[in-house]
Amino acid sequence: MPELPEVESIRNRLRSGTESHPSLLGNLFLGVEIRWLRSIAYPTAQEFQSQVVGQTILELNRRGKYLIFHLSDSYLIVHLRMSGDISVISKGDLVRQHDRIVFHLNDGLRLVFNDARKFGRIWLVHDPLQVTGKLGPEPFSVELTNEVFYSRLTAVKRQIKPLLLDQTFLAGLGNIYTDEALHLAQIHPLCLSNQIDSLQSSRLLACIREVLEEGIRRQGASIDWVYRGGDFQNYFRVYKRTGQPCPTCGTLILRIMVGQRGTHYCPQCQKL
DNA sequence: CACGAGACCTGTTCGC
DNA sequence: TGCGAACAGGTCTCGT
Repeated sequence: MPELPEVESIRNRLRSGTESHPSLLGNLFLGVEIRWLRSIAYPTAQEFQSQVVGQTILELNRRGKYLIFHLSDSYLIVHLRMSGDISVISKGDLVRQHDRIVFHLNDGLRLVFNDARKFGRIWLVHDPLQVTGKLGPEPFSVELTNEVFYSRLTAVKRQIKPLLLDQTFLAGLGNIYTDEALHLAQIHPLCLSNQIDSLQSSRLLACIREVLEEGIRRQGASIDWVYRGGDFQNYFRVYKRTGQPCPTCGTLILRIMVGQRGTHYCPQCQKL
């Protein structure tokens, strides 16, 4: 499910609180129910359970698509993969079918990791780099200048779409925002990275930032039964719009497979 | 090195 | 209506 904007929206919600629950900052873990063993990536379920209990949530951060809970003695790191979601429920609420991990907090609150497809993973580590160490730059990092981005693009010879999906190249883009950014930048998804000139490269970086910002502003995209809350799905230019007119030129949007991912683009605006 | 296929999983939608 | 195939926001590993 979630790409950078959805994870950022979840982080903001948990950190600031909503009308139905307070901020999680300062809250304490009283217990953990592990309903699906493999959701815990590290350490063992037993160690995870005993180590997390008694710790306080000091801060909530995001790195790429990872949600990072800074606890009093370690870091709880969550990756939602395809169908994961994490939310707070209160006393009367029942545990649902796909709730995999249930954290019991103060005041009868529970923090629930729900994941229909069971791809999501949770780590408890002392050094977050153990999990996020191989990630590429954050898209909004000031260190990521046009020059740096261009040199990273041209350092390899890869199809641009799979390259943008590669989290060691750039952290946070997924299938939706990649298709949207390439359309905005007018670059064909199969274009080779070393054939992009420095002008196109700068435009691409600006477009990536623009679609991510719009996604965050709209609190992410809600599709199917998975993530809820955002409305960016109503503003897609190409994603899941096969056969519908391109918002720029009216040409019908095509769908092809690129690196085994459904890929949507405008054959008029995005020429190879 | 770059790419494709398969695995990990369950649920929904599509096509006949 | 029914049923199997295709497809889904992600990432890892293996073979070529």
